[in-house]
Amino acid sequence: MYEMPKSKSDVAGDVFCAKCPARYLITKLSSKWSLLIIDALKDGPMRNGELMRFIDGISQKMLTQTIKELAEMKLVHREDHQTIPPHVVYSLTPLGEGLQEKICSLDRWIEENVIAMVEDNNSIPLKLI
Amino acid sequence: MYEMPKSKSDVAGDVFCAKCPARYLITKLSSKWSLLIIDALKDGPMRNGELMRFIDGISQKMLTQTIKELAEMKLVHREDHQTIPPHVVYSLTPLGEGLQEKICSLDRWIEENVIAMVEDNNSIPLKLI
DNA sequence: CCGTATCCTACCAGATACTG
DNA sequence: CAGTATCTGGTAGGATACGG
Repeated sequence: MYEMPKSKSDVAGDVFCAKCPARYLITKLSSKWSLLIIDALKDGPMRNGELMRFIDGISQKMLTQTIKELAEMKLVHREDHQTIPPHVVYSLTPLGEGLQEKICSLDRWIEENVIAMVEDNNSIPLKLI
Repeated sequence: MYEMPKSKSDVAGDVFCAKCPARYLITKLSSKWSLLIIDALKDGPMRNGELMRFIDGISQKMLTQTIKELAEMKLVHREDHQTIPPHVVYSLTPLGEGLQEKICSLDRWIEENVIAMVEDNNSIPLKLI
């Protein structure tokens, strides 16, 4: 799937090059849960339970796993207050804020153009009741 | 995974709602191949072979499959000249052009911020040679 | 409250071979 | 050239139960 870069030029950002880290990152980020979590954090820090309720359909497992990946990419900051019961807060890093603008722009566009994309399309399960 | 919308309000665009078609669309679009194909078509129509060469690492299977999905969403137009040998050209629809702007913006941001996201990170296979 | 661990399944997606 | 068809392993991701 992802291959180790073999020369210095592979380190430059080019999503079209299979060996570039940029391809690795776009692979990681191109999941619905990554996009939705970053979008959800746009208005400020949120806790685990808040995210679970806000992002309808996400499981605890996928939330934890995806947030961990986003933290490794330095897009999300995890703040553990070390209390009992636990109090953990997630927020976007400055880097994450930059990405958030792009992702929110994408998400809002999708929401605004849903009808155009699904109309007259039998393979998309849209049902106006 | 995706559930049929059960009331009219579910048809409005809200990616955070599991039953909204917008969620279905973001699920479909959040794949590396969808993002890369739409990005690749930004400078004009391309043929099957051109896309194969331009998008390093994509297989014929995934290209065909993903482009079919994008065509169903009315984002990509497939033009078959009905000749032998075959001559098929893919291009963005007007709707696809709108999405392309958002996706390219996202891709360029990723490329520009690769270094910041991967530095000091052992779990991301970056190797400066 | 915020996780982890385990099991289990469906589908993603690469490899390969074949077609008009 | 631009596909289709089939096989297969790998992994995403849900369900469930447990833990600090």
